Amino acid sequence: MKKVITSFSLAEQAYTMLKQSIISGEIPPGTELKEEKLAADLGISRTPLREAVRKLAMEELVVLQKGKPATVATFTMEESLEFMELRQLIEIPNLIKVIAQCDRECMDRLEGNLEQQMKAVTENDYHRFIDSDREFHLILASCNGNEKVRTLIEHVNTEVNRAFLLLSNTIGMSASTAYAEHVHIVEAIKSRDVELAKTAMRVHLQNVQKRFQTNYEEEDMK
Amino acid sequence: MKKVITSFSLAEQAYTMLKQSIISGEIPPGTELKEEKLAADLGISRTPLREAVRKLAMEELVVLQKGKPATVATFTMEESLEFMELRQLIEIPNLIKVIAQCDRECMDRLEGNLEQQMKAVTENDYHRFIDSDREFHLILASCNGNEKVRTLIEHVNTEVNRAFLLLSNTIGMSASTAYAEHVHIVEAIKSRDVELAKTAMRVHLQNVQKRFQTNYEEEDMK
DNA sequence: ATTACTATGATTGTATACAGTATACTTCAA
DNA sequence: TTGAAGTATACTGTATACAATCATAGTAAT
Repeated sequence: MKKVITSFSLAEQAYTMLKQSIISGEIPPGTELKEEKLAADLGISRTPLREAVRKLAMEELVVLQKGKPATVATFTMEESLEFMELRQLIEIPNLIKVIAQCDRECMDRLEGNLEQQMKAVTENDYHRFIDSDREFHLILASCNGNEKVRTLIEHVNTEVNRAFLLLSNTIGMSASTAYAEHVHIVEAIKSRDVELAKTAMRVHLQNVQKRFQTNYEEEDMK
Repeated sequence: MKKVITSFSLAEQAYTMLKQSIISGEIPPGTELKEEKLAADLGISRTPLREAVRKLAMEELVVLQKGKPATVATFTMEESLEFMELRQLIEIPNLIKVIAQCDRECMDRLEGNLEQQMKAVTENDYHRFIDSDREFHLILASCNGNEKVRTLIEHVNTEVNRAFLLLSNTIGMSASTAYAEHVHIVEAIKSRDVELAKTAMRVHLQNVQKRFQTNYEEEDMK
């Protein structure tokens, strides 16, 4: 029988909390993470806190500089686009494989997720839409038996979503369009039409990129 | 002017040394990494050593289990194949981009590397051939402007090469074949023939996989 | 002989103290 | 007023001490 995990180490807990705070934008990019203060805030010592920060650094959510406080990673337009390019490289072959081996359970999860998205759109809850969007791509990734591919998609999506969240003021209106694109993808999977699915995914990811670029430039104007 | 790095932290040095030892097979898979002993061996305290081990864990070169000593990651056939599948997904699109923007310098590096490979083959130095092979793919990756793609290829190659090194007893004879395949790829790049290059790379990576599987099974027999 | 339990040692997880270094501020001279 | 040098401060890097937990061996009971 599989053992139940009894407790999480302080380092793990700190990692989870910090990661959530960074992804959600609660701790904005560029913030200096001073170990002593952060540790005190979380009610732990520097040792496990440091471990958490180092782990986040490996995921490129924070940046380390020898002898200086770690900072929450900032974005450049270029970096975000690099992630989006990588995403296109990886998600399209993934989709092909998913169509080949997607079962009833996988379809149910996708359709359930689409409902969530729809709800978020009608309620104009952009943050919840981004969460659903993230889950949509994660479901697709998890249908691929290849664990390494799954991990990679998860990581890339985290970065892309973070970029979007930080632009959420201006970008809200694109949710319904994105939703429609997701519907197309699911329909193509359902009909097991590989070419259609590839096109739908490519179009979607390219549109995501366009929306990002447009909004990034608007943000710059302000 | 670019600053010179004055010194590396003990944690970084420990990380580099351990990683090298693991990749080279000097510390075999399954070995328990007891913090106190390892730290003593390296002449440092547990704190920086732990940091190094944690970092290796993020790269999946070691496995952590709560409350127990970390162990050097073992391989399963499945995992190695997953990495090889991912490698095919990522290296072929990379190659397409490289052909589009590969300059004189890039070609020189590739051809210089081929000479190294040739030398290793004629001298029957399999370990050096694996090093050259690794560098071959890294050169290709670094010709892609996309830093994220480069990092990914580097990581995947580390894992694949580690798998091969651990089989190096039986697999030595395939080096000359691999070299020939590399030559084909470089020739295709030189003539900027995208389709030919794609085919050459696909053939190469599939052959790598076949060689791995064959040798893995032989290893099992023993 | 086998199983359950307890005690002991070994090893990780966490806190804290200390050392080294970068930054900010102050002071003094041009 | 500006610039440079020196000093103070605040922070990270590292070592060590302590607490919690896991593994092992030995013992007693069945």
